[in-house]
Amino acid sequence: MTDNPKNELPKSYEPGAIEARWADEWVKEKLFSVATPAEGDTRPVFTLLLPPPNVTGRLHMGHMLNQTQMDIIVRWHRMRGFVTLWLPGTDHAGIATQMMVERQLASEHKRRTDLGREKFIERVWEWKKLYGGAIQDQMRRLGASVDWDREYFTMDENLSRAVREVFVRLYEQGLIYRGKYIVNWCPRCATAISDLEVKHEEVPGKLWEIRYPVVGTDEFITVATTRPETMLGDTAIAVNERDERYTHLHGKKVLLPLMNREIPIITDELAQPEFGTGAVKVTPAHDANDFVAGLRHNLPQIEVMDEHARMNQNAGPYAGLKREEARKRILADLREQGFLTGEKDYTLALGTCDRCGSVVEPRLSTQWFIKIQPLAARAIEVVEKDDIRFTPANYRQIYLNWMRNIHDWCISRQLWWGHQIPAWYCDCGEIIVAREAPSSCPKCGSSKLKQDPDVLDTWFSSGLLPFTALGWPEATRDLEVFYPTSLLITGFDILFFWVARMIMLGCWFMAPPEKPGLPGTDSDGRDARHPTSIEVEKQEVAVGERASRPFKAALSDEELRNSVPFRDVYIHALVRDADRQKMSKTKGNVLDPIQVIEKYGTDATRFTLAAMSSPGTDIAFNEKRTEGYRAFANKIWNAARFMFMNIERIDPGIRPGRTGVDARPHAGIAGFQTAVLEDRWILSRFNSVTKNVNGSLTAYRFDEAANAIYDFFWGELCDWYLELIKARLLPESETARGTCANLVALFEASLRLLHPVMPFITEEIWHAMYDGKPPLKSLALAEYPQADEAQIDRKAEAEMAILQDLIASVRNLRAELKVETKQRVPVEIFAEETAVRSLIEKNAGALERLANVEQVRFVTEPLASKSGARGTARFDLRLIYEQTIDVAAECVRLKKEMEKIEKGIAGGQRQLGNEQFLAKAPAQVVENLKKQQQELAVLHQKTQSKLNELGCGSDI
RNA sequence: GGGCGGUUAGCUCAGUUGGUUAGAGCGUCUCGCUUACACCGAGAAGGCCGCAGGUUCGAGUCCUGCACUGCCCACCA
Repeated sequence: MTDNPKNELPKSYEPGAIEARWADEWVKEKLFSVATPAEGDTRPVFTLLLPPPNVTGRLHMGHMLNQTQMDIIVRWHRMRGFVTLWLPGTDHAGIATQMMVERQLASEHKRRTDLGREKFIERVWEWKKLYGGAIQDQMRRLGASVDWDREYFTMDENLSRAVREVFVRLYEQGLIYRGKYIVNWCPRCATAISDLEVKHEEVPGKLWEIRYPVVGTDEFITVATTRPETMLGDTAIAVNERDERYTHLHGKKVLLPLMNREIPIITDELAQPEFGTGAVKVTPAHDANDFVAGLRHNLPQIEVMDEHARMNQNAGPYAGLKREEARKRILADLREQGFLTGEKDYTLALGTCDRCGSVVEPRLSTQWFIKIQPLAARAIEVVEKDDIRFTPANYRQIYLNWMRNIHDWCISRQLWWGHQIPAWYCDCGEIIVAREAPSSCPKCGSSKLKQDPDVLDTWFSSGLLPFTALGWPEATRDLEVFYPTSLLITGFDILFFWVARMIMLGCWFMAPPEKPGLPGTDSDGRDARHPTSIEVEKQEVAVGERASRPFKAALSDEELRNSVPFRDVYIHALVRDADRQKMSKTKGNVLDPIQVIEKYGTDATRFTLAAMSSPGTDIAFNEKRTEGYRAFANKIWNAARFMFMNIERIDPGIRPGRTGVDARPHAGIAGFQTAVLEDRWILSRFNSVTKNVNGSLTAYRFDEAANAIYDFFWGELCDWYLELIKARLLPESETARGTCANLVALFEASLRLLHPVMPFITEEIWHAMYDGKPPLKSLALAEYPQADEAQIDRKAEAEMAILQDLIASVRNLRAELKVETKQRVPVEIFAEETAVRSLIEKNAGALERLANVEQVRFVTEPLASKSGARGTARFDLRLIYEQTIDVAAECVRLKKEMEKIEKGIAGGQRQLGNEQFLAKAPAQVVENLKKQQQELAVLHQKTQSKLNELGCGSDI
């Protein structure tokens, strides 16, 4: 399995081939496929649904961040013994996919209508077959440990059946209705889109004032508008009833300029006296507010544009013009005829299509809607009751605010790619909503039925995934075991699109089944913009037939808690480029994760994303960081090489599991020998770090976890521990054997600790440690380290700190005195405390080796500064070396130090002299301060005597 | 119009429930190929923690205001 026997590891780590090999191996071995636990299986379960990428999509940095975080959490759970299911899949992505195929057709100078619906859909399936696998291949390279055996596609037959089931049930519950309303319409895509798919953009525009002649008088009434072209469809002028300027005109009519149509002046709250002239034109067919006002006053709805936003035959002389052109011409004509009386600059929030960027047109059309209030009520309740928790917590409020102001959801799309709406129309006017195609009309018996040509919003089907991907509507064992899922990790950009919908639909369909006889929905769930107008309903759908399936209105706490689609939601940040710019194709600053991976390796890229995942801010992806983490991988690699070299040299028989050290994956580092200070210390550190890493992962603090491991491995294990034990490894002896065994045990445990973040390099080294005959198929199946409090040794850590301090002091002094690197220098040490002295004595070898000194001698008196000595509160030291003391420079240094010390003392004095502080501060804080003050006092005295000794004046 | 976040070393960012001397990586400077690693080692320089008030024995951390910046939401013509 390992290409490189451990004694031939190359000098630097080359991730490419190694990562590719393991990525394949994991998939081939079906390492992450999970069997559904049987009844009676008591293991804890962890379930995570992959936010399904678009089937034709390619991996971007956002995906990689998302998947890295998920994989870390998933591997961590798996290693802790959870039955862990990470469920992958892809989304058919209605508009997005259809657009791509249309673009391809366009290059052949064809349109989808040239092919016809059936051929076009065939074409999309072909496209899917051709390009649909890209993202899965890319995911494998990331090492995403998903269960590929359970992969789904949102248009799979079973998922499509579930979609129809949901639609029919909602319809039967009276929660889906069809009607003619104003919707957001994209003239390029020629389809309705939901509120969420409209992006508002502030752009400079104009506010025009147009005067309409009042019939039978010589008066005019002036209105303000940002969209003069819609005036062709005006069916009224509204003024506010309490606006006295217009009282005398109530009930009169105006003549619509250009069209010469008489329209009434009505009074309505739509007109606000404070704004503009206080009079407003009413165009029910082209504005959402006007639409509602129109219903109130029974106004005609005159559409003047077609589905592509061209003026239609109702637009008289302007018919056939594009809306922009029509606006120009209308303004010109109005001006010429004296109706245009004003033009002001005005900033407007222009709605544009999320997909294609076209300016969205409010358009009157017949669509299907979900009456959302009853679902939203439940979705609010579960979050209020903390049955679903958000991380970071501030998303809870954002979610609730949105959910409390939610509008009915327009779910029909005038597209071909997607789940076709399961409604059939009969010539007799009957509408049949059914799970499968009906053969004849139940009312008139006709067999000439036509299915609704529209498809459902993509988010309708993806909103169901937490339960449909587990087999719903069948009562599967999977549903029983894996639902509710444990966690959802996703970006805030789809918080409303997807997360909110999953919560609504999950809580609706996974709650206990509806019971007959409970109240229906007719009294609640009204939407201001889509009023349940009786007139509209009568013409489209008969009320009585719909509410045949009442739902259970009130749920118990437990029923509610068990209905949620997931328990936790972790919202991650957006990945930006190194200059904090949003990555976009048009800006050309999109970083392709695969390219980054090829450059630095998957592990390094994953580590970068994890280390930068701190909550609250976006991630400015900086390749410099990745470069650094590639170096980290290389460091690990070389530490492993060091270990293997010693194993070979000392005892080729030493392997985990065969060493006397029990380093088998499930044994932890129980056999670790702790006779020597650095062993106790590193063991203590390992346990502290393990504790921190587990804690950080529990809180989804990927950055903390990654940094903790990094600092430990590099800063402590490599920089100190490995250096300290080198001396012990030198002679071939029992000591050397034991030391090597310790190293092996520690290394193995550290690999397990790091594995969720850097799965590839850890897997590679781990297998090499077992000579390709590991006790488990993969490190991914080994046990995750857990901290043992008993092994956290504060005394060892304190002693080690002194030793590190001492070594650093010598190094510092050497650098300052410019002692030749190779030259070993005798050193004199004064340590007042016997404990410190004996600690140094015991570790004199370490000092000599790491600081490159010799002949460590102890003296009984504090060392003179003139001799070039340095000191801390615990020790003085001096290098015996031909040295010229630059008295002036030393004085400057000492004075600077003195300043710091005095500042510290002054601050401490102030505090300790403050009775309030003594009374109110915790005892521990006071105690620490006192201790610190004692040390400062010692330092102060020492430094003062040095200053005196050198005769440093006060004026340096 | 409403809401949310950011502002800490040249750059990118950490900084736990307030605890006295604010950290890391990269970059910079000085040494060094010491038999794991130059993707390395050792050392150093570098911060009025956006501004102004307030609470507190004590504020980078809590409160208020302001400035700059980014984002989300919104049917006022």
